[in-house]
Amino acid sequence: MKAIRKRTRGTRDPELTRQALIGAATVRFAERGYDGASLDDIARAARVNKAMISYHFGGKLGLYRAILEATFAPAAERMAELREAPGPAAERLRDYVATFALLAAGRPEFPAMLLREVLSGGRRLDDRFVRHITVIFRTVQDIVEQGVREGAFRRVDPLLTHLSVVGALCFFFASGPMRERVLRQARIPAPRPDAETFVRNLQDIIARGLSAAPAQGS
Amino acid sequence: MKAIRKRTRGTRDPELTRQALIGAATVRFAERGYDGASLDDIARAARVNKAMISYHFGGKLGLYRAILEATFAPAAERMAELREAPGPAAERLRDYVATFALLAAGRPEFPAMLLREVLSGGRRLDDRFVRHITVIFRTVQDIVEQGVREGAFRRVDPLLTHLSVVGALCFFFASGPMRERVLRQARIPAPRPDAETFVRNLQDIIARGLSAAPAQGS
DNA sequence: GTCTATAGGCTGATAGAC
DNA sequence: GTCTATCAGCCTATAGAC
Repeated sequence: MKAIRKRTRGTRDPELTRQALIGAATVRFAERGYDGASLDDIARAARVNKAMISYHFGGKLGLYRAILEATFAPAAERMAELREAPGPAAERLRDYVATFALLAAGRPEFPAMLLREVLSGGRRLDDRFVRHITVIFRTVQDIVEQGVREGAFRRVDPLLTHLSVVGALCFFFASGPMRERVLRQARIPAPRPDAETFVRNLQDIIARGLSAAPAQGS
Repeated sequence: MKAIRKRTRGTRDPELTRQALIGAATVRFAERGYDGASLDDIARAARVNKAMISYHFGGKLGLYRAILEATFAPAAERMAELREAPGPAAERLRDYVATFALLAAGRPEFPAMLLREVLSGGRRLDDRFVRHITVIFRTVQDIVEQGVREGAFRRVDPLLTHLSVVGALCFFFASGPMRERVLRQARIPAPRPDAETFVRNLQDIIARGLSAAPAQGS
């Protein structure tokens, strides 16, 4: 609980300024990338003076790191809960996919920023960021290892499996605008896929793809 | 066959200049993105005068489009061949994954540029580029449709399946440096995954994930 | 904490000599 | 075709008034 006191001269709650900047910056960085986003633009969108960026975040890189933190910390936290969850591996994996999708649907910047960081090779990497990524990495790994251990899954490599799952999810959730454009320009009248259908599709493929039960005949 | 004639004053084969620029630009654009790559830097790396970019490509955007073309045209061509190939759907799908991986291994810029374009929402899209993408899209779609039609696959959505496959492939091939960094920084002593193992893993997951043969018991 | 004004660097583009 | 020289514009950062 923060005390509310009267603010008089050129002063308002600095937390609002920070939040406005984080919000505007998240959208711009996710859409345009680190180099493509300009501080002028971000400040204008946040309706905040440009100089506030240096004051509150110490510069562009500081702002960028702050939005990485704001984007990945909650996601990692959610994933960590999933890591503790009980249940058979197959079901936990379905939950993982659904949770990732839920996070991505609520925050389109999450998969976009993840892909951007991957592409940049982690050039702007931060210790905290690596920890968050590690948590996400580890969650799938844990679940897959459990499945293998209990005999429900084939003896697949957890890391490789993880990469496929996360790659598929990021790609889907980051490619909305591009899909729309390509489908329209190529005059493909396919129905636009929605997130829930995609999730179910991926869950099914992964569940069957990992299942230890051998396929029958044919 | 081009005639070789003597070149005298400030003149060498302009095709060499173009190629040097394309080569250097491909690497920079893939690594840093459109905004992150600078023409100064590209010209220096290509050992070519900066003004040559405007002369040969009409500016930064022209150069970018040229490298998109140089990157995606050969890939699309290779995929188109795959589309004509005979054989059972399951095998053709394995071939598709293997071919994509081969292209990506030979040209790391291919998956990177694909992801970058996806992230940019196709803002710099070009008619030719859309055609190439469409070919890649359609190839998986065709194969999956064949499998469904012949009863070898479950009734999965070809587009959604395609997105998962390509997403997984791009993510793996673009994330090498990031993986190395994260694994090292997090002190995870996991063996570094190699492309062939990943491909086999993905092929198996997809094959079983799409198979119409129901899993037994358990 | 906020804002204005400005510095200084780098970017992409091009005119014009060779 | 190539190169040098130069441009205007935008970028990030900051000093200093309030």
